[in-house]
Amino acid sequence: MSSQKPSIPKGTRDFAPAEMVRRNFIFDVVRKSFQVFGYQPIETPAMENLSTLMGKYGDEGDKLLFKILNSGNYLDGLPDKESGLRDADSRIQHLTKHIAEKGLRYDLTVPFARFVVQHQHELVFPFKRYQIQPVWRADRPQKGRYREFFQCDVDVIGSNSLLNEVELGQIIDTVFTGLGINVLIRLNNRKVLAGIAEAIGAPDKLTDITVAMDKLDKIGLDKVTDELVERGISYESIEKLQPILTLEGKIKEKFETLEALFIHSETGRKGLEELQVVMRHLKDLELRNKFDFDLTLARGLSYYTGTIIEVKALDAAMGSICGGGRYDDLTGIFGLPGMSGVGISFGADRIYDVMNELNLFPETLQAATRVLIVNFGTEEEKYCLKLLAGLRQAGIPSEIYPDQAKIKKQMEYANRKNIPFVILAGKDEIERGELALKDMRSGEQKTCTPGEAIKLLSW
RNA sequence: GUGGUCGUAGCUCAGUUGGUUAGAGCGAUAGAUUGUGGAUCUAUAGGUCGUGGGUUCAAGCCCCAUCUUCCACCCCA
Repeated sequence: MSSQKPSIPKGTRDFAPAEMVRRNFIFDVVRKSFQVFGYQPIETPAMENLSTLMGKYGDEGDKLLFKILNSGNYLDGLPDKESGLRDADSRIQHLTKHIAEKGLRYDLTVPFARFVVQHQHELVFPFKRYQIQPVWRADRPQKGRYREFFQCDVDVIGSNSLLNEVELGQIIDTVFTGLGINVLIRLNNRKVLAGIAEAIGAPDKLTDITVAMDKLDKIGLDKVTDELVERGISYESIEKLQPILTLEGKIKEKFETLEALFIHSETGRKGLEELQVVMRHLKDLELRNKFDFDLTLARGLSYYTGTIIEVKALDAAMGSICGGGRYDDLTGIFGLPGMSGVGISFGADRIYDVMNELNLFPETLQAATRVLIVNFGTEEEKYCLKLLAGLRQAGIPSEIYPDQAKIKKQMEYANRKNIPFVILAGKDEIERGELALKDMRSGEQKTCTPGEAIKLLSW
């Protein structure tokens, strides 16, 4: 029989037990933080109707969607005219909607918007939800970038209050403090960016300007200028933009400069005011992590309209590990206008990579089983199974070696699984109603009763 | 989607200008030790050299394609 070489799709990964323990540590910290701030869990399907996803993430996003081929004979439904074009590359896009009607979710925000609209009559607003699930993107994998990865989203929808933004800042601080990662929380506001575009006389070029500005710390002022030219921004506008890009100094000074710039931009002033409110509160709350106003922070997703947030680890070279913002009308496209929301997403896989690199996982995460009962044979089984049941009832993670293997082999098993204790109950011990409890770290062994063993093994 | 890069035993890696039967360490298995793991010693097993073509008397090594890994761009968690 010929066997095939096992493999998994590009950009996906298996998680071994040692990794899962660590991943679960992250999810636990995140989940507990979300819950303590009063958010409720939801889940949505891995796949959505393609019509729900298409057009929500820009042209780039559409390309990165994983599409699911219709089941059955998916070529059946094709209009006659097109049936001859099955292989024609130029028509693939056109064909797609006939042969694929579903796609894997690209993020958790758009499915959430769909969820809110669909369940609007059952929900209590403002609705605070969290959602921890995988998402898929047909991107080229590289460092910190996978085709399947987990996002941990918290959003509150149906409230305009800036207190929600403040709360998200607190959640970020709580989560990363809990994980032991030092981070910088960067804040900006889309209205400020719109104000800048207005003030330099290029209000219609907002997206182009923000995409270019976003790269400032990465490629430098000169190349950003080049890119602005390429994107069709006039020299006059670029000249006006230069001093804003290089704006440094204290937050207060940045605000003052921008205020002056925004004399004729109501949008810009509104954005500044929002930022100010949020930042003042965050300052008063004395977070453990630093936050800063960064007007080069743009973020690609087109649906943001107010506050934008991005979090980076301070001690590791990794893209953003958390990001989000406010979107005034995400549900409008699904038929529920005027519903403002704000939310953030933690990238669990990147957080894992950062914590791994910085050795931030607690040592104590490893051992799962606390005690192994050695299997001596059929005669001892009855006694051992009862013993095992007793241990488990007392909440002590325990197992019996299932096969009647050599003691040496069973001890090795315990050793390799990092099980700290082993119980040996052979003929002699059973006769006396006792057992031998061995500490695998020190090598010490003592004889005691089952009751005593449970006491010793309890934390 | 564009450009580059990596792939040899379970793992980490050697492998000369193309030249006999592809090696090491670790790990695995068995034994030294029939109720005791980690240390030591001995022995054993384990390879379509990512895959498919091509060049050559001869390919792990050269060429082409493809898959995968990692990296940069685009974009992003």
